[in-house]
Amino acid sequence: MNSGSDKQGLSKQEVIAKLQASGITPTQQRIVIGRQLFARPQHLSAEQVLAMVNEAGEARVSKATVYNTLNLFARRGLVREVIVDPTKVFYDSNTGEHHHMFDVETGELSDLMPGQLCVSGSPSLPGHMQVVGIDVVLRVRSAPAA
Amino acid sequence: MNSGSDKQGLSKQEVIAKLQASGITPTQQRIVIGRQLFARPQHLSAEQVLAMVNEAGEARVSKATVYNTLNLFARRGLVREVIVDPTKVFYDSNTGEHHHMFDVETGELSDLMPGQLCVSGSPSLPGHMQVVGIDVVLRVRSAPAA
DNA sequence: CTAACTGCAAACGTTTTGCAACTTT
DNA sequence: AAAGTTGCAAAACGTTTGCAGTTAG
Repeated sequence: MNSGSDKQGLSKQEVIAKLQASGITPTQQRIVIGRQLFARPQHLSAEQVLAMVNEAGEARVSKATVYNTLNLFARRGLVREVIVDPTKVFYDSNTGEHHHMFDVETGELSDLMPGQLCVSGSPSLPGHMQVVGIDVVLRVRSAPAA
Repeated sequence: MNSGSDKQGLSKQEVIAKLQASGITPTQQRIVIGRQLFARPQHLSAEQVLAMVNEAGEARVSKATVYNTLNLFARRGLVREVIVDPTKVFYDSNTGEHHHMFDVETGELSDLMPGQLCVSGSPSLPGHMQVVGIDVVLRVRSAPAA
């Protein structure tokens, strides 16, 4: 039997462990947010996280806390910020290496599994700058061009 | 002698021709904006374009017109929108195929010439969706990690 | 002359911030 | 008890929009 996931996803204890492993104080709201986020690989905006968390009804979390928490999780590497839509940031709970496909028609973001597309080449970085990450986004349009 | 560029960049006539070639009515403000943009390959935010245009003093252009024009130019393929910074859109006057490097410390965006990095693989697109473009962004940090 | 474009200022939606009240350890 | 976190409402930010007046062809 597994350690205690009641639905599909991580148990409260598992989320607490995950947060502590990243040096994050596990507060009520961070646990609730983390549980929603880490339940499965997904791309969520802050607004969506706020809605999910409050619909789940496990605790009430304010908008400000959602933003603070998502920023904190991103800084600590628990989620990946995805910048593809000028109007909002997406938070990706899949921290493994992978690229994205963005539908400019619907605003939908989805994963592109490795093999679908890959980057090669080692850019000679001018000076002492380190690579933080490589983002590859395939922009697609679902409807025929206007 | 060339067709009439007084400084370095395109002449008024050349910009007008370029706009007409894209089916864009060449108005005073579009010409001024185009001249600044097309003077050389560069990455500018709307705010920067507004500043450049008004400092150049060739005509007064409002904020709304700068936004309208940049969107129009982007739709017509005269500039490329680059989404890397959650706080603002960059407009790239280099429409050739190339990728970018974004310094998360300074917010600076620069070109990565082909060969530095390249993408391969033909993703099997589910259904009837067409590829609009592929964005590759190398995120770097100029200072040592905190 | 008509259609298209511009400017202004107000509206928008997302994200951030200031600060008092409240958890966490 | 001290440190850190939360919620609220207000502010900030880039961007869009409505509409009257102007310009292009």
